[in-house]
Order: sequence, then C-alpha cells, then structure tokens
Amino acid sequence: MNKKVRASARVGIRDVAAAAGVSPTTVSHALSGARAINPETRTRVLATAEKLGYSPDLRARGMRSSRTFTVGLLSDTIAVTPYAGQLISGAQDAAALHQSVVLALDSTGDKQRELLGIRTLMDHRVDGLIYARMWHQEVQIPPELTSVPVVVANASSTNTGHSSVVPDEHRIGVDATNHLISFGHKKIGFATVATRVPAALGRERGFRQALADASIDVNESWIAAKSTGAKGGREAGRALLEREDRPTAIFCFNDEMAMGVYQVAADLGLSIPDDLSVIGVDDLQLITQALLPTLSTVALPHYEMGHWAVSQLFAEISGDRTANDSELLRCQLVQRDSVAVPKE
Amino acid sequence: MNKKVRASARVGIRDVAAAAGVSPTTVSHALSGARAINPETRTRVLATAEKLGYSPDLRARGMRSSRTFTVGLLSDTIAVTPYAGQLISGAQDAAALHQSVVLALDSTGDKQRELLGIRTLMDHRVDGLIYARMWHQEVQIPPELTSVPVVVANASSTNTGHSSVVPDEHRIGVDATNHLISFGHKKIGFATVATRVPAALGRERGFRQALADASIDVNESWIAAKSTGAKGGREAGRALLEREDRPTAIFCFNDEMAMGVYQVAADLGLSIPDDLSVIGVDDLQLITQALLPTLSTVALPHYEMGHWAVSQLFAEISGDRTANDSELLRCQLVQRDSVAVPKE
DNA sequence: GTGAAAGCGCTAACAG
DNA sequence: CTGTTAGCGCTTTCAC
Repeated sequence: MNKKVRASARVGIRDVAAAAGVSPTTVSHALSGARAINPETRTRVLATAEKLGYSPDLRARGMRSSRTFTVGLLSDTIAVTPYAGQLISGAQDAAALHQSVVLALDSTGDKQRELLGIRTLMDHRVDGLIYARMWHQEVQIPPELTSVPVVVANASSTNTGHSSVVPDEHRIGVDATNHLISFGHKKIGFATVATRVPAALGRERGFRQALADASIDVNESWIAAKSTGAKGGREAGRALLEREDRPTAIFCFNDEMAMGVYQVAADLGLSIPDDLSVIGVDDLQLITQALLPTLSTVALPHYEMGHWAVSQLFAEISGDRTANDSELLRCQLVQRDSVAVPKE
Repeated sequence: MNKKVRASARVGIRDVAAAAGVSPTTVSHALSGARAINPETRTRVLATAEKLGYSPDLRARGMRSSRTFTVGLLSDTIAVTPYAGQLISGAQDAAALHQSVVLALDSTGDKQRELLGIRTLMDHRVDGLIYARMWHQEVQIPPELTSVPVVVANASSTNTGHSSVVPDEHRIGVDATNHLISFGHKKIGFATVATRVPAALGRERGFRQALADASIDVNESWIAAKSTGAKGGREAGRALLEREDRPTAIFCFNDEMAMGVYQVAADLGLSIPDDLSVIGVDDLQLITQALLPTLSTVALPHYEMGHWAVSQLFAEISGDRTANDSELLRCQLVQRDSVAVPKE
C-alpha cells in the first residue's frame, strides 16, 4: 500500500532518477555504461533501480537506438519432428547472448503465409532474420526479405549474398560408413532415398568415399534407393536382405528407414546386431531409444545450426563478419547397440 | 535510384502524409480506422502508403497505446518431442488473429533460466504470457509473473487466479477403452506408468469407467504399471502377455509404451492386430506411422492447447472473459491398423 | 563528470 | 471530417 497506487505506471528511468537524485541521463548511462560515471553515483543509481524494481522498456530503448533486440526466425515447419524445437532452441540461446529474443514464425510451407510472416516480422522491426528449413534443401530467399540481414539455416540459398549453415552431409556418409568399417564390416549396404536432395547426394558420396578409402569395392546392388520413412526402409531392407549375398551392415539414410530395416530383419529372422549391423542418421530419440537394440546414428545438428545462424547474424549486424559465409557443420556419431562385429 | 537515397530512413506515417497532402493524424486514422475519414481521402492515403511501401512500426504504435502485439510463451521444453513445436504453432496461429506474435522461450526446466526468461519477456513488455509445460502436470506460477495476464497450458496451476487448459485425460481413457470394446474386446489390459501424474490417474479412471459402463469386470492383473518409454512398454507387455489368461487388447499409456508392447508381441509370436489389439496415446507420428501395423491412438491436443491459451489470453486482456477459466480439451481418436476384432 | 533538450514513429487528447 | 499538440520511455546530441 505504499506508492503502489499507480501500479499500472511502471517505474521508469525517470522515477529512478528522482529517487537517486540525479538526472535521467545519468541513470541511462549508469545502466548502459555508455559513458564514464562517478562510481559512487553509479552504485547508488543501480541500487535505487534494483530497489524500485525498475525494468527497462526495450521498445523505448530500441526506438532511439533503432534496434529491437529481436530476431525473426521463419521456418517451414510441419511439427511432426522435434527439429523445429531444437533449431529454435539453439537460436534462442545464441540470441540471449546478445540480450535478444527470437520471434519464430512458420509458414507451413505456404507462400502466402510466408509473405504474411515476413511482413509481420518486418513490422516488428526485427534486427535480423533466420530463414530456416527443417529438411536440408536449396532455397531461394524471397525478394521481400530485403532491408534486413538474413542468414539461412539448414538450407543453402541459390541467390547469393547470404550466409548459410548446413550439416556436412558428405561427412555424415563418411563417418557412418567408417564406423561400420571400423567394426570389420566389408559387405556394407546403403538404404537411401530416391530423391536427389542434398542429403541423399552428400551421404552417398561420403559412403562411396569411405569404402574407396578402405579399398572396399562398392557393390551397386547393395545400394537401394526407395521412398523415405519406415515404409521405404522396409522396401530397401527387403531389396538388400532377401538376396543370397546380403550385406552384413546397412547404413540407412535416416532413423525412420532404419526402423523399417529392423522390421524386415525381424521378419527374416535376422538378429541385430549379431546378424546385421545398422546405423541411421538424425538421432530422433523417439526412435533411436525405443528400438531394440537401441540405434546407433549420426545426429543432425539442428540446435547447432540455430545457434550458428543467430551468432552469425549478430556478427554481421555489428559488422564483425561479412555476409556470405557458409558453414558446414560436423555431425556427431552416437554409438548405441545396433552395430557389432560381423559374424563370419 | 529514385528517392532511395536515404534507404535506411524507412518511410513513415509522416512521409505518407506529405505525399498524400494530409496530416499524419489523418494517415494514422485512415490506417487504423479509428475514426471516420472521408472515403476519398482514405483511399488516397491507403494508395499512397502502398505506393511508398509504408510499413508500420509496431513498437512506436505500441509505445502510445501501451501494447506490444506480442505474447510470451514460457515452456520447459527439452526438445525430443514435437510437442513444443505444435503448441507454439497453435499459439502463433491464435496470436496472428490478433495481429500479434509469440515470443517463445524455454527454461530447460531450470529455475534460474526461467527467471531470466520471465525478466526478458517482461522487458519486452509482452501483452500477456502463456506458461506451458510439455507434459501434463501441476505447476505453481512463479510469483515474479505478476503485472501481466497469464494463462497456463498443458498444466493446472495450484495457485489460483489463472486460466488453464489441459487434455481431458479421463476422456482419453474412456475413448480408447471404448474403441477396443466396440471391436468386441472384453479382455482388456492397461499398460501404464507407475508415477501418479494427472495423465496416468485420469486415463486409468477413464479405463475403469468405460469397462464398468460396459459391464466388464476389471481384472487387476491386467493392469501393469511400469516406467514410461519403450522399455516400460516392454516390461508391461511381458507382465500382461506372458500369462495364461492374457488380454486380447492392450490400452497403452502412450505410443512409446505401445512400441514396447509391439516388441514383446513380436517376440512371443503374437501378431497384431490378429492376436492382440493395441491402442496408444499421443499420436507421435514418428512412431504411429512407422510401426507395422500402424498404431491407433488418441492424439494429444498440443496445437489446440496453444491456440486456446492465446485466445483466452486475448479475451482476458480485452476484458471479454474473466481469468480463472479452465478448459478440458477433448482428444481425437485416430484409427489406424492396430485394432481389430478378437479372434476367439 | 553531469544535465537539458530533442526526438525515435506513432496515437490520443484537444481543438476546430 | 481534419489538424495541432503533446508525449509513450528511452538515448543521444550538445552543453556545461
């Protein structure tokens, strides 16, 4: 019941100034450290601010300094995977390092909604923008996205001038295949997707390269390209495992396909990892942890991509780094129980 | 090359006013429709604004009207499920209906980070706040969260005064069980979790109620409470299926546990749905669509909860609705291929 | 080291 | 129906 009368009128810099017996200007500078202040005064001001429960109004602050402490994140999420959450989470953490927050918006893949989202983000005067995809792909930055720094996440932009970050797909292929090779496998299959997306292309190149480096010949009939998902995994698994000379290990394009391979293996009476080693990509814990045995995989770095993108954005804004950097993120191999030494 | 000289100086209401030969006030009102304007003038102003590529500065607008067109969303996400994305997505869509955006922040379950998040959100002067959990639970609203309207999503608040929205767990139990009953099952098991969370309690009550309503006796040894996840599902599945008098159908606490039951069934040579019907809860498509046969389930309404929460928030802000409403959301039964008529 | 004044882009209050 | 004036809360000149 103490001055709380005008509860709606939040305490501002002015109130602090009055209470501390200085001018608003001094409070401002004491808070921001923008110019030298008598240490004593400074301490007093800070204490007063604390006591009064002062909380800065970022909008007002931004009005003058033309910043909003806000970055936009435009994605194409359809929320069936945890990817969006992970990427946003990384973006948030990086933004927090710059006293900023992220304004995430998804377009559901709809051009109309995307345009609306861009407008909204612009109206909020975001300091910069992350243009993100949930699946690694090539994108064209919408021309409306001008007059604001943009960094592309999990996609590469065809129209240049923007930094971008993607997983190192080639390396994923190399690492996964090498992991199988390191256990002694020589007969290694690849269950992949038929679409010519960067992920498929890169991982296959990596697969071939790792085999070549180990002087293992590629058996073309041990590469099965089907649709994605568990269904595609089952198709690929059948193609690979129902042959006389079947591989002893299969590198799967992703965890869902690996799950399909598990199903076929069970059906054929093949035990994992004794009769067949399997490795996936993605590290969707819902799958990798639930499968029996748990699935070894290469984790996709969504969190890291979000983090990198926002860090890069701020670096560009402050002029520390130039646009048009592009980063290839190394992915982590996660060892679980689906890979073992081959029987024979 | 045309006036674009001062590209950084965005066109504002003033520029539009000058170009249209009216005062800024008129432009403001023409834009907002807050007061009557000569239709002709209005049209001219709007056209000018469009031509000049005017985009309102929401911060400035909010400065005067003390709104930010922004709602905060504080969650405890650990991003292994797509839930967060779904809830946020619902929140975004509802916010868009009020020309607002959502500022999502997660605390990773850390009290310290949560406090920081609250501060950040407050500094950004969000118009309201959604306090969300990814797993249905009871929460206590942090005392710092005062001076701003709060709605709780996927949790119920012990300290009153806030509206909240949760799934109707009892109904989930009833609907899932009834679904099995409708196929003719009488020997129905329940694979659940041992923790006394609202979801487990409610679903079990619903399970019992549905059986009672159908005059089917509950066989207590057909209720197995284990840990969650596929592992718990396997344990529960073993407990239920390795008996002489085994149930012909199992209602699983969630999809992951259902996956565990699938694994045990396969191990015991039981075919789904011929020898055993299974139904889950969650509708995690990564699992439900990947399992063979695809899993029937009851979908958790994360999108809807996000949507409801934000709608309620705006209703409270505008005074249309009072705080302290609480909503029980009906969940959708998703029929797939894991339920069939029992053999015998 | 500190203050006073001006103003970011907009809308609300007060005029006509 | 329209315009003028003031001011949201802060930072930034410019002055001392």
